[in-house]
Amino acid sequence: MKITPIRGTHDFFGQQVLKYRAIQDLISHYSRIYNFEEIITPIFESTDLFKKPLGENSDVVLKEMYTFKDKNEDLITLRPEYTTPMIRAAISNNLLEKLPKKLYGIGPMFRRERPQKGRYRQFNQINFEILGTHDVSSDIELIILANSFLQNLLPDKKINLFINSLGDKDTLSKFSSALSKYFREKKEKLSEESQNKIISNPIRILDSKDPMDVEINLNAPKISDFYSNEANEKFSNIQKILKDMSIDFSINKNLVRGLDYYCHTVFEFKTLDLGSQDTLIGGGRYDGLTKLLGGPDIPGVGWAGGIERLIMLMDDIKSLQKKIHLIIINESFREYGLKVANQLRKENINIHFDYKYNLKKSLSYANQLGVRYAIIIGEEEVQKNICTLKDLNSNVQEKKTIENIIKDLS
RNA sequence: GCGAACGUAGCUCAGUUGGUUAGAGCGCGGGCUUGUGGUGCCCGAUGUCGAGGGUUCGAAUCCCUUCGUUCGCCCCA
Repeated sequence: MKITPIRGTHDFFGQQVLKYRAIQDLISHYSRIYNFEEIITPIFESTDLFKKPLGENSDVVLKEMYTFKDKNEDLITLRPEYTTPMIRAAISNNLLEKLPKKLYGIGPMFRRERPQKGRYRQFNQINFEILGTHDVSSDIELIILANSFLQNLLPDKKINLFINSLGDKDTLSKFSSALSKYFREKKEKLSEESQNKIISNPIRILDSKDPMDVEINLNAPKISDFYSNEANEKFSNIQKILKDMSIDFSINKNLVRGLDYYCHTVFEFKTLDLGSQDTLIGGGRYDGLTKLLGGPDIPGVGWAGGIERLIMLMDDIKSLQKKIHLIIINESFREYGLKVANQLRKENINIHFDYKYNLKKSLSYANQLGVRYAIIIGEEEVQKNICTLKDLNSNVQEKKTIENIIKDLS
């Protein structure tokens, strides 16, 4: 029998769970103050849902999807990203009547890649999406939301924001053919990977790390030369407002992102602390996507954040809750001890009832757990209907009635 | 999917040119102390040397395969 988890998957326990919950809490806080509504969708969907939107030639579709045949021969895929399923759900449930629609979701995604630090086959993502507006305020609000969330969660970490604009669909197709033409002339000098992309996906050559490619990219056509007036205005608006709001960013004109549906604004928040899997949050605008999925022709913008990567950057969480270790000196006082525990729990006090009935071992155990207080119950306590309350930090202990203990601790 | 490194006790790691019964520290269990923990002292157990196969009189050590982790590429969160 296989007793290890599947490659690229992990169990969460201890600190990881505390951190995961802390992220969830913070996300739910931001969703409230930015007025986003949560949506929970199935983790598998029809394979067709992903193929077109992500791009038939994108790596995600080509080699990273977990796809299998259902018993009735339908092709099913474990969701590799959340934007597409969220929009599908919005369309399926007629949620796009009143616009804009602001949705967020948290949950597992699946991609069959080679596992690495910060890259797993099942990983958890946070997604925020705004459907139904072209207004740059929505792009900016999402960037500010991501920025505040990261600063709140990771105040001591250096995180860089990169932005770019891909222009509108027209920009993109003109730019794409200009790039193809340029790269065809330099074909021999390009890396093998990049040569394969000249026709299928020339834009992706721009973010190659190969030194020769980087050099060739220096003189490649610039996307900004292909912006429409509208796209240009949008992009400079965003930059101006981010500057006015003192949000640091840099423009990275090679930032193109891997999923086909992006246009106009794209952005990434990156860290220097995770090696090569350094994107914490990535997103952008996807104006044609909802229509492509069979919904109304409305624009959209959103981002996704990787929870595992955030967890790796977080400091350990210390519990602030007052805990009491309840120790019964021997089993004959069990009944009294359980009654005391019950009374204290009614006051919402966290009681760890110790089953060892051995004072020394129990105190040692309490100490290891880092518990502050212990209640000790033996013959004298039972006879006088009291408890001994011991502060394990100060080593001070006192005999008290249960009522006084409740007063002391609340 | 490609390239590379690594895998020894719960954890961090030693382990010589292949040699007999595989080690240390931390942690764990017991005792010094039968109603008092953290420090100290004494004692004890750590184990499929990732797994499988091969070479050899003999393998943790050499070879092959495989699984896993890490790093880079790729990709992305």
